[in-house]
Amino acid sequence: MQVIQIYKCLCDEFRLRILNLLKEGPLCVCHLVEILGCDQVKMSKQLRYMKELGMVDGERQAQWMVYRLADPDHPLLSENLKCLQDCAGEELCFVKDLKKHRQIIERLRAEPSACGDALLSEQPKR
Amino acid sequence: MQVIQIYKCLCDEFRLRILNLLKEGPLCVCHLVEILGCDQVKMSKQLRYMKELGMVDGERQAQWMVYRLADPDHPLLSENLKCLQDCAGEELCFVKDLKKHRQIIERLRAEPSACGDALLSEQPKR
DNA sequence: ACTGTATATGCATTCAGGTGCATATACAGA
DNA sequence: TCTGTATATGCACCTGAATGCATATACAGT
Repeated sequence: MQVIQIYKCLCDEFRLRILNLLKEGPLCVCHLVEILGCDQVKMSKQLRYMKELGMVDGERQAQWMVYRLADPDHPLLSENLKCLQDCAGEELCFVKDLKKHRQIIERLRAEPSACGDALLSEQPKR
Repeated sequence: MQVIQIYKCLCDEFRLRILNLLKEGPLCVCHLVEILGCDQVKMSKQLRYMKELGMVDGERQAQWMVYRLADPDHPLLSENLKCLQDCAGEELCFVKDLKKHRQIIERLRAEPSACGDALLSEQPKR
């Protein structure tokens, strides 16, 4: 993962929102779509682009594709994602996204589903 | 200066090299051209783009245009430029550029010129 | 085998950005 | 006012990336 590729991924709000969510843990496409409120095709294409940049990895789990940060501990990436939280006051959508994300995780804990099982096992304990 | 604009500026190696140099202090176009070894038109256009992004400011001093970081203390920007030095082991050109930059500053100190005068007054003391 | 859900791909279109060449503008000095 | 140097702009072209629509693929359940 090269410096330029990282910035290419960061330089678009849509991708930045995805990274902001994936830093919380792996997510499947359907939940990303739900949180960002976009159509599935757009999400799928952006994820492919991010994968080509080496920023995320996708793994099939039954009918779902679970995406995660390819290298969540990369100093440059994690530093910038951390910074995003601090700047989040200005950029409201990042906070809202995280809120929706937490609601989804809660919902999955309450009403288990196949898709949720795959994710919950990798969610950070709270 | 918004987060996305910053990343748009950072996501190209050429612009990254310019920022890496400008963080050392203001520079005129001719020296940027000399260090990066590119043609003047390319440099001028990239500087314009960077100005539109709100990343640099240009000020005319006689026949020269002196460019500087618009907000050198912006936390997100300075953090990333600092990080660049650490990653510089991999990306050799950034180190080489700084070396050339130092040589030019030395040369200007030794053989004063109108262009140099404008710059030297703003160089950090060493 | 059939159906529904989840996800990816193909194609056409559009737009932003990069590049090269020619040329315009700004200023200094004679 | 002429000339040289420094810098910017205009235009044509090309590439990368975003978007929308249609469609293909993968898997689960019946």
